[in-house]
Amino acid sequence: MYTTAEENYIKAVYHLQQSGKNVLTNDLAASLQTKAASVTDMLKKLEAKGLLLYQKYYGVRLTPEGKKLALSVIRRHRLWEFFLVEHLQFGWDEVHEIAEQLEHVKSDVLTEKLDAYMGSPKFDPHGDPIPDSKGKMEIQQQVCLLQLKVNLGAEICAVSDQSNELLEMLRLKQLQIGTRLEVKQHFSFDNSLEIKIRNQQPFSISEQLARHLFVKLK
Amino acid sequence: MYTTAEENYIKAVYHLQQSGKNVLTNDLAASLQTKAASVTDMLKKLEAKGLLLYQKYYGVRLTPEGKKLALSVIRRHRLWEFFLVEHLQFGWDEVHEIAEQLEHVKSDVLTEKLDAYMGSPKFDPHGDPIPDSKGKMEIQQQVCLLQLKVNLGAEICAVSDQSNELLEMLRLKQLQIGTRLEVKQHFSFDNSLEIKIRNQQPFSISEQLARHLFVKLK
DNA sequence: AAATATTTTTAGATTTGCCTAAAAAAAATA
DNA sequence: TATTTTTTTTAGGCAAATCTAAAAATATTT
Repeated sequence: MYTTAEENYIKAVYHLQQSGKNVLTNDLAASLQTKAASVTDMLKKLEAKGLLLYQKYYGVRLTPEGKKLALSVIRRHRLWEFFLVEHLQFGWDEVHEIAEQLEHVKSDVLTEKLDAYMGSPKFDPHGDPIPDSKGKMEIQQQVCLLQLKVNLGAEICAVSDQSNELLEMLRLKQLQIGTRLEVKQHFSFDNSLEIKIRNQQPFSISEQLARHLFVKLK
Repeated sequence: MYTTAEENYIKAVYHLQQSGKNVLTNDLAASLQTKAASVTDMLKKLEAKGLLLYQKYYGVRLTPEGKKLALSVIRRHRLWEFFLVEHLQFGWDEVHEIAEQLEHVKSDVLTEKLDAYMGSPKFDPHGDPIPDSKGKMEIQQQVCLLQLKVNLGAEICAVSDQSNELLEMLRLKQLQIGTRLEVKQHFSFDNSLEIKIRNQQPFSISEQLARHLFVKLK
């Protein structure tokens, strides 16, 4: 059985190693809001437990066992997020911290019963895929808003950044998961977009914002 | 905010002080499966935090603030037990450990949304009352099976001991929460009872067993 | 290639919650 | 009441997970 701290480290490594490169001490420290020295300590422990491979000064990669653990933590996290939003009526932007706690409750039976109760959802409320009990997940056929072709109907299905700054902006512009929109124009000068939602006047959003919005075609 | 360990100590003190007497170090150690020395350490810390009054060698009592905390932990525990049994289809005898973990998830909003989702249940699957958000709970008009009058229809609504030994015995005798029964005879020699369930032949149960079974009249 | 800057690791503390063993206090017994 | 037993506390330590400050390794600049 793994501690909460260990699970959090493994999850962070998993997310950071998606880039393909080795995961570095400082990146983990930033991601876990802790100090590099603490990270070094923990990495040694996790290597000893066989969850990752650690090369001094050159970062870490998960072993198959580490990847399995990461996916099971992510599964629990996303199942709980689904529960909180779809059953308890939380907003999709309020559930992260609570799911961070719930994901560490240890009981495989619980995870599987919760999954069955909700009908084995494949995507969480942020549009991220939920791994199944073997770690497999469906690939979302979603497109970054920047890539969306002009005049094609689509719906926001994921937001790849949960910072308060971004969330506030989305609230103001009335953009949320599920909002239908189409791109009316694409300015190649600054990569900004003119988009139209509902019956409103088209308005402009920056490349930086569009980069974090993902849509699925309708 | 309180740690999991602190919450567990306060909960244990709450349960043990129902007897009316001061709660002693050794009783807490037994209840929390730890050593007396550890208990003494923690009691000092909890006294410093204003959750209980500690008299060296003479045990502790909760302050109003401690009682409030205890009731909120108990509320969370029993709400989750209700959820696990009524929604996730767990058996009422399988949920204790999982609820022990879930009760420490910190979010008042979560507790209240969960409560609302389930229709604000007043009793958990073991028949124990669920405190409301202010700590008030309904008194169950339940009677210990030992007190139940002969030939009166009743239904098991609570079991005051969750030891494996007792649970196994209940399984074998097909007694569970919700089982309807009546007492056919009461032997004052050893306080054993003849009881009848469904269409079966009446059978005998010991005083020790009956002491832990509570019924409500039908 | 040498000097400088950055990143990472080591060394040594700290906090929380627990432990054992010994000392002290209280309770029970003779 | 004196002695023995039980309970509780103190003292000193340990493991997990964190920290700061200093040292070592790597990367970047000149």
